[in-house]
Amino acid sequence: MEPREADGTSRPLDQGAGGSRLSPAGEEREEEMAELDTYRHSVAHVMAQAVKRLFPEARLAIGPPIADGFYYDFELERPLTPEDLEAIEAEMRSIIAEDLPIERRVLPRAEAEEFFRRAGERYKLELIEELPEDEEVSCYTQGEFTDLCAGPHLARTGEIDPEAFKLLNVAGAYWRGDERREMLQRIYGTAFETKEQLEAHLERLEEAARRDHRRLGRELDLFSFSDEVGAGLVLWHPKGATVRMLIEDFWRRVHLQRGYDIVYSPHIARAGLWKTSGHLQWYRDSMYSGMNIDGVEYLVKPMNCPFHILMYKSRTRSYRELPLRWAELGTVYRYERSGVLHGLLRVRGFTQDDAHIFCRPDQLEAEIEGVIDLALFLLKSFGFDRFEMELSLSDPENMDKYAGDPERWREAEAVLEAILERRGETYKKAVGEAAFYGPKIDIKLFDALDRGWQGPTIQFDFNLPERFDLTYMGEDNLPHRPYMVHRTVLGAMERFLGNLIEHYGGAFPMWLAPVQVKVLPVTERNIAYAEKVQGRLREAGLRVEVDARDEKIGYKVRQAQLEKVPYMLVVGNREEQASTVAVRHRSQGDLGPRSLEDFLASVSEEARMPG
RNA sequence: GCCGGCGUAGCUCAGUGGUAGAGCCCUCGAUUCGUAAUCGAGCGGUCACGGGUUCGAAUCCCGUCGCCGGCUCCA
Repeated sequence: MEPREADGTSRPLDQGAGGSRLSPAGEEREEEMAELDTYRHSVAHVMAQAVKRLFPEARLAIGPPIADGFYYDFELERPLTPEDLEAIEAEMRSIIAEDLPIERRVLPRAEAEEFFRRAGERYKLELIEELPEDEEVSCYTQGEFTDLCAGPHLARTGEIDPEAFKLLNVAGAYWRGDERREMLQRIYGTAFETKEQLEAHLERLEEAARRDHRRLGRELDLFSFSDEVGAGLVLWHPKGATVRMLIEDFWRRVHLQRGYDIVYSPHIARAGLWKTSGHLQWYRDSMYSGMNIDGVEYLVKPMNCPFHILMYKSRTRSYRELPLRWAELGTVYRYERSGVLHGLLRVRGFTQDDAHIFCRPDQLEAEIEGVIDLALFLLKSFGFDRFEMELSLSDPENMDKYAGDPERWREAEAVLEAILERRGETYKKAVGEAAFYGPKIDIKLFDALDRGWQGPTIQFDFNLPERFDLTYMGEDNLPHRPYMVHRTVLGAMERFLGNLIEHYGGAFPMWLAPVQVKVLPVTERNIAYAEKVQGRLREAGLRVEVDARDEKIGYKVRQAQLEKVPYMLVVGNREEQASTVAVRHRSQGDLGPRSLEDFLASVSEEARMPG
C-alpha cells in the first residue's frame, strides 16, 4: 500500500533541478553550503552599503546569511516601504557594477571601538564589547563602507550576480531578539549564484503560497475563522471535519491496536486542581481566566494531564496492571499572544492527540520504543518520510533547576539515549534543553516542500507524579513511584491538518479525500443514472457527490479538478446504455470507460485506511 | 504583546473628499451539451466596528477588533 499516490498535485516537488539546500547531504554539500553562505553574506553587506548610501543616518545591527538567503537589521528614522526596497536593490546593482574590492582588516580592539564610536554605530560597539578578550576584531571594507564582521567574504562586489538576488520583505525585529530592547527594521532577501537558481527559488516560494493551508482551507471549503467567534478559534466545515474525523478514526484504531486505552476528560476543573498540578504557578499566563460556579472557581484546561492523573489515582494501582497507556483527543485552550496566531498552525483552542503512559522503571525502555514505533508508523501513513530527532537533556551543571531526583534523571536520560543509539537513529543532543520536569525526545518531520515541522514529542515527567503523589503497589507490597511519560504524535489536530494540507497541496490521498468520487452526468437525462451510481458507491463505503447542475461537462470537470477530487465519473448516454462509467483521475486524466464494479474493485485498495 | 502593512459583496479586487463598481460564487431563464469556464437576467455592501474633522467621509484623524509579514513565545 502506497500512502502517497503517484499524483502530480500531491507529489513532492522535484528537489534535484532547483538546487535545493536540503538535497542529499554530504561533505561536498556542506562545502557548497559554506560557499553559498559566504556569497549571501557578501550580498547582505552590499545591501547594508546601499542602505547607508540612501539612508546615511541608518545604524547597522547584524546581517547574517540564513537558510534561503540573508537579512540585515537596521535602525532607521522612518519605516521602509516596498518602493524603498526597489531603490535599495537598484543601488545594490550599482555597487556590484562598481566591482569594489572587499578587504579584510584586523584591528586592535581599541581602534575598532574608536572607529565605530565615531561612526555612531552603537550596535556594532555593543558587539565588539561582547567579543571574548582573546578574539581578534576584524572588519571588512568595500569602497566607503566598513562593517564589523568575522567573514569570510567574496573578494569583490563584482562577483555577485546582479540578477540573482532579490529583496523580499521588511519586518520588525528586536535587537538581539530581546523583546525588551529596541525594535529594528529587518530586510529579508534571497540570493543565489545564478539567475536560474534564484528563479527556481522564487518558483518554490510561489508553490508554497499556492499550498498555503489558509488559502486551501477556503478554496476547498475545509475550515474558516470568524471575527464574531474570535481569533484563533477554528470552525471546521463538513469537508475539513471529514478529513479530521478520518484521521481521528485512524488514530484511535492504531492506538487500540498498540495497547492504548481511550479516555475522555472535561474541559474545566476547579482551580485547586491546577494549583496542585503546578499550572497556576508555571502556566497561568497561558490560561484563560476562570468562571465562578456555585461560588467555586473553575478554569478551562490548557492540558489534559491532571485529569489522567486523577483517573490513575481513582484507586490503588498494582505493579501488575502497569503499563497504563491512556490516550485522549483532548481539546485544550491556551492564551496565545495576538501576533503569533497563524491559520491552523497556531490557534487558541486545539485538540491534542495526547497520551500518558504510567509504567514501572523496568518497562520504560519498551514503552519509549513503542512510542517511537507508533509515531513513525503514523507519520509514514500520512506520507511523511523524512525525520530528524532531538534528545533534550538536563544541564548537569544546574541540576537544582530540575524537578525530581537527579539519579532518576540520569537513568531516564540513559534509557532515551540507549534507545536512539540501538535504533541507529541519527539525532542531535541538546544539553540543557530538557523541560524542568523531564528530558524528552522531539521528532521533526519534513513535508513535500522539505520544510521542517515539530512533530511527535515524548516527554518524561518527574514533576506531576510527585505533586500528585502517584504510587503503585510493588511485588514487595510497598508503594512505588511510577514513571510518567507524556507524548503526542500528531501534536494537535489543527496544526497537523495545517501541515497535512500543505504537504499534500490540498490533494488528499484517496483514503483521506473528503469527496473521493464525483459523478458528473453529461445532461439532465443522465442524472437518475448518476444517482444510481452514487448509491452503489456509497453502499461500498465511498464518499460520493453528484454534480447535477445544468452545466456543460467541461465545466463540471473543471470544478471537480479544482476541488482536487481523486476520481470523476462522467456518465452520459453511452455509459448509461452500457452500464459503465467513464473514469477520470485528477492527475492521470481520462482513463476510459469501465463497469462500475471494475471501478470499485480498482479503487477499493487505495480508498482503505492504512494499517 | 512589539514593529510595519492591510481591512470595500461569500471569494478575488477596482474605486483618494461629492449618487458604491467588476469578475467569480449564488438564484432564475434559455440551452441538453462528452473530459479544466454556454449565454442572458437577477440577488448581494452599516465600505470591519466606534468616535472625530467636514456642507459632505469608503476616502482625512483617533481608538478598538481582525488579518498579513516578521520578532518574541509555543501543540
